[in-house]
Amino acid sequence: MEKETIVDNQRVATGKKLKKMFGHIDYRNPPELCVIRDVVSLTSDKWSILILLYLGYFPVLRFNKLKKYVYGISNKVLSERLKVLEGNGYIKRQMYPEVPIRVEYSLTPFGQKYVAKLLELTEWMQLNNPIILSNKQKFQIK
Amino acid sequence: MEKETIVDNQRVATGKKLKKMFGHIDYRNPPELCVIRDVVSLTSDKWSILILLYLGYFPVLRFNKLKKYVYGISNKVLSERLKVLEGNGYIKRQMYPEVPIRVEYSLTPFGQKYVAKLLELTEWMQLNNPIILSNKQKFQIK
DNA sequence: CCGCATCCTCTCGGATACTG
DNA sequence: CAGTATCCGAGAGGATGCGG
Repeated sequence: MEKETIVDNQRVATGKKLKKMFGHIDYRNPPELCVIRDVVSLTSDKWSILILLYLGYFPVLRFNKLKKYVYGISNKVLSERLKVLEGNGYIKRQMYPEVPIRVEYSLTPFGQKYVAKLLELTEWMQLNNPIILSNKQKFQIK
Repeated sequence: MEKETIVDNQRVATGKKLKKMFGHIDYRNPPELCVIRDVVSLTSDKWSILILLYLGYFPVLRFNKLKKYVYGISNKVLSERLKVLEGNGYIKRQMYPEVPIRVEYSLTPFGQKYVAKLLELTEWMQLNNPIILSNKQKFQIK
């Protein structure tokens, strides 16, 4: 019962927060009112979040190093995502015209803040790992 | 060997948090060590997050109501995503065998906690909306 | 070393029609 | 009402080769 009450309170708080942002998830609104779908779509692909997380840990990474860490990503996709992330101000691309060429990627200050926020979510996932796994087992009986 | 240059305090804290969870984003690890990719892949599609957010605001929603709110989603995709979300313990499906049939969807307690966490991120996005938009303008000059 | 150019595959998701 | 059954197209993403 006590626990239910807590959940209910949480629900109320959540509801209030949500109410204020419904405009931000409605496609029918213009882009400047529809942030969430926009940002979500930016990093809701298979790799972007991982790229950001690794750049959050290693302050500076070169292309091939990044490719090594983000295990499984292809040349094409990595360079694509890097361009998008750069084009939205999450990461910085520093090119040194040496021979052979050297390119260093790093988070912008804005990107760092985003990663910090992202971490709060991923930490929660980590913490709830057992629950997540047991949920899978419990519900996916078919 | 990666030389880690510490930029600022925030970066340090972020780095420490990240270090502890690298196992969780590495595909080469078994699933029970690789939560983040798993959870990310679960909700990194076009619609799941929106479904969860609406269910976070309206405690109970029926199929067609949900379809109305999550504007633009098709029958097929909605029922698909609902099944996956249910199969992973995020939402509950309550069926009443009346005529016509009635089905109510709601968040599980676990799903509620997840939405609460999600909200912290989306609120940040909302708060930083102006920065995000100006970043787009500043960097995407083409 | 960085990453573009191709080509190719395959999944996601949209549209429509139909059923218990 | 709450989905299922098909069909279809677009585009994300993988593999490989090349070029500055």
